[in-house]
Amino acid sequence: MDIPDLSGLGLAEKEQKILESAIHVFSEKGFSAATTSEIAKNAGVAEGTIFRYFKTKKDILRGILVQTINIMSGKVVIEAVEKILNDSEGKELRVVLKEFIHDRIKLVDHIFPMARVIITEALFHEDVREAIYQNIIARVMITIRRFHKQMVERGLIRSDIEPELLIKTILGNLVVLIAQRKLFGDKFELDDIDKEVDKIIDVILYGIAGDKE
Amino acid sequence: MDIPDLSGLGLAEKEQKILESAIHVFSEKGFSAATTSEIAKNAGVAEGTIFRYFKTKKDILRGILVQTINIMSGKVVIEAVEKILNDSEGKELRVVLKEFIHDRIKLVDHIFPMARVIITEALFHEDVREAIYQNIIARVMITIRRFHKQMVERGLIRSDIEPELLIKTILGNLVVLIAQRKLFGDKFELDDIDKEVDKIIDVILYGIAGDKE
DNA sequence: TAATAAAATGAGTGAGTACTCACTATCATT
DNA sequence: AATGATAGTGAGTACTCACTCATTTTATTA
Repeated sequence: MDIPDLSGLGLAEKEQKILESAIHVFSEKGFSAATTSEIAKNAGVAEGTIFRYFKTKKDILRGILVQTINIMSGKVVIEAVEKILNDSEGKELRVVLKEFIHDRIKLVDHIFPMARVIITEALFHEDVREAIYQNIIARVMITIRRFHKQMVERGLIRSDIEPELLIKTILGNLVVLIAQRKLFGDKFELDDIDKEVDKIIDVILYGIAGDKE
Repeated sequence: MDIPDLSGLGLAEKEQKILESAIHVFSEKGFSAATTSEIAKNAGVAEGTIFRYFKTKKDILRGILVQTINIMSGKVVIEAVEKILNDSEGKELRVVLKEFIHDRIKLVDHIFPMARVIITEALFHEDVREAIYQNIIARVMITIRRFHKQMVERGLIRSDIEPELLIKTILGNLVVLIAQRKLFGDKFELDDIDKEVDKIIDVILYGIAGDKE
């Protein structure tokens, strides 16, 4: 289980250790079933030290959320998306999508432990959803809209498709692909992730309809 | 919050009450945060009565999972899917998809409390994923394959798209639509669910590519 | 080096939990 | 009505967990 690198965020050494350990333990057992004593042991600190940095157990979760949101919205999501989309000037849509999807898969491989905890909490708590919306969705949408406009102008995307629909389509296909890999990876011998992505992009671009429809 | 009907399954009255209550409480708070005392209070029985029917708290969850997966796979998933897809003989693909998606949205509205618990458990426990795969995914795939063959023969679906890719595409779009409605329903004034579905079907059928791609 | 401050510790605490069990109420059978 | 069986109860028990705090360790400064 791969823990994201939290260094360089201006945290005290122990605080960082605690957060990393918490991600690990939360992601193994879920928030409620995780114990502060296990988090402490795993982090190599005394249990009391945890409460020097975090007022409550819930606060540790909040810390993780903030970290994740920072990483995802700041460094990873926005920058990566922008990088790929800004590089898209001359490229075919197919190529841009391919780079984008591969990059996202790699990201999820990296932050899956965190993501699993956050998804669980988001399913049950409105305030977590709100944080996700404000910090990730709303911000990414800005970039997507620029990309959408560019692509429509170049005639690479149908003009009657709105940015919201565009991102939902891509996201939907991405979610299923990742869920399959992460949750049912053993069930389908997805021969080759590369081929798989190519097929999905083909459907995103041209749809499933045959010549009689 | 709508609780599925567990009657007619040959359960003792109290047992049924306990399961219904457990679904309610688990689905509000998640498994670990739910307490047996609350489940008992909510079911209108003494706490001890719970442990007459279920050896442990975990056993209650297992009871729910079994019930849910049985209900979902038997009555709700397989039958509903078969009904719609078997009725597809003369119909346009667009119409079949529309019926299918609307039906699934209605289903999720109905079983969301349970689904949320199951998703959480599936994220953390391999055996739950296995049960889902064996009882739902593998069984639905059989029906989907028949549908796929029929549609390809009629020329309504591109012949180079495999059944797995077909279901993944439809499912992906469905997941995002439902997640948006259920989790971020307040954020987007999804003007009209009907229009929304039409747009999604359009993308599933014809893709997003413009005339220059 | 001594004095002071800050960081870290981990045994201890009390609230709360899953689960037990001695007992009671209900019901069927003779 | 008496007997036995079954279902239901809820106070009690053993235990776990988040959180505290008196004490010790480490870092800082004079």
